[in-house]
Amino acid sequence: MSISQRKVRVRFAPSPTGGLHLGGVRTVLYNYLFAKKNGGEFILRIEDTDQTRFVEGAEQYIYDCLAWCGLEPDESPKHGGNYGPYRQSERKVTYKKYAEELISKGHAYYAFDTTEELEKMRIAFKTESNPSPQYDATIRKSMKNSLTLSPDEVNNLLQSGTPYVVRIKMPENETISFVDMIHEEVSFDSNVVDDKVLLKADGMPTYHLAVVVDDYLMKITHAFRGEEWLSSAPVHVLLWKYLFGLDNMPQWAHLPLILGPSGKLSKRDGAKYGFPVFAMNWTDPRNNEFTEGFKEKGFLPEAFVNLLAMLGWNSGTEQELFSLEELVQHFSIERVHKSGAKFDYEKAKWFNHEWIKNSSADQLFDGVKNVLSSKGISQIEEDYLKQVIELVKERCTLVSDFFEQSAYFFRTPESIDVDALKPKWNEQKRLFFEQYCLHLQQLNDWNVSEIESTFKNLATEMAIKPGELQLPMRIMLVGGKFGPAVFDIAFHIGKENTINRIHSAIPKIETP
RNA sequence: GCCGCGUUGGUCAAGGGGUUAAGACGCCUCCCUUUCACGGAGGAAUCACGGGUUCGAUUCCCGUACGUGGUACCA
Repeated sequence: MSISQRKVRVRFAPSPTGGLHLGGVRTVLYNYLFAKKNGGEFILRIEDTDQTRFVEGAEQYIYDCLAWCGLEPDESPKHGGNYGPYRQSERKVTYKKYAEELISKGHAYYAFDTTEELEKMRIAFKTESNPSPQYDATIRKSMKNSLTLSPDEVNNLLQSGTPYVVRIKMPENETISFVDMIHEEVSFDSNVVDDKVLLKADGMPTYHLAVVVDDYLMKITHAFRGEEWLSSAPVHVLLWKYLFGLDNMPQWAHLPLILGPSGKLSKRDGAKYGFPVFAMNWTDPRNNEFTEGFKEKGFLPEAFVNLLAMLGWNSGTEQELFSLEELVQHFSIERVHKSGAKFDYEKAKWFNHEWIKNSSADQLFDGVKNVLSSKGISQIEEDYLKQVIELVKERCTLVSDFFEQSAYFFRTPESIDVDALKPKWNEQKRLFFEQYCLHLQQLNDWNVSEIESTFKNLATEMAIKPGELQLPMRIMLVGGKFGPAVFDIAFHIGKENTINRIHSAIPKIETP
């Protein structure tokens, strides 16, 4: 069956070496969207072939991030599936078999050069016009490999357990081209790509061999990856040609890079400009270096996914707010851009703000509750919190903003902005508030309109403009110049709190 | 250095041989609101440069510049 008729299968193939950054999550997203849009399957494969870079906990972290984003794979080491194992370290023998097949077909060879010898070569051949000499068609002739050594010598070395790698034998004077779903036709001159190592001395494959073999074995139909891979695509295309046939090669899509404010997106940039680059908090177990995540910063997963989707893709309409379901519906790889996009934290926050505003108190409840309890506000009544969320959500850009925007609903402000009050404060106003408290005390029915009309009537009676009294009252109740309508606040915090806060504020205003 | 990829306001971007070159974020002004937000109305700001092709190029072609990726027994 030709590849275009097969069921769509895509894969995200990270190496578990650290935090999952923006670009990684977006690659997952586009994979996921493409798979769901086409009724296909989304596979997570762990590319852990570099044992020196193994990081404890990194694999679990990837599952956690995907789960948070709502991008669950159909198959993975954790989720299982019919094409396992899904961890490349567990597929070692398979790769070796294909490496040998390549050698027997004359497309690869054994190389016995030591690291030191390679280094020597690079120094020896280094010139001003060629600062980084490659192990290529000319240089391989002067190296220690099965192309230069006699079959006997090679056998002896192999028999005696001499460490070796397998390298691809790049053809000379060929143009290697393929059609990328995003970049259209891309071509390379085979003379400028080197004899990449396919199988390392420890018996593990390099990425180049592993992707091709696994994509074939796992029946991948479309391969999405970051554009940083475009340069090595000719190696992969050749491997497909030599091993499984170009007809079976998945369609490639090299996704544009996500850049930081000063070019390449880095953790450093994140720290410098105050925004996260990882999906979730990540602490590197090797050095305890901590990097903040979008989740903990206060982003809603829906917003995170939404903003990532729009970085390099758009629907062609003016719609910017999309749920995951809507993205699945509207996504098309044809509308993915060719060029990289700079990540703009301001816009990211706007997406989050929009999602918070559009979410119900029920949806926001758990997140807000966590934020508050982490700040010492627990023992919250569910209905009360929900009412508060409704009242303040349009003022919150991040979920973490709910703390400062709503803390005063749960406890008396620790300090109040007396400086904003002092200049216009006078005897008459103090009298007003004392009277007002007395009136409030008498109120039988504690509701917004009673609280408000009592306030206004008394103000009129005392010939003070109500407006001049509202700000002081707000500051007494809230602590600062923010928050929803004052009388709503008074209503929610209750009669006793309202009166107490007013009473305790007056002396503070009057202390010089 | 070499190779690949790219280039519409500060950012994300629509568009594409003839347009007043959408929209969003951010910024500014005003309205609403005697708080902060939300909301509403406006405003400033763009086709990297140079050559072609064409009656006409932001759009097509070629260069240049710039950016970005690769140039590892890392992915």
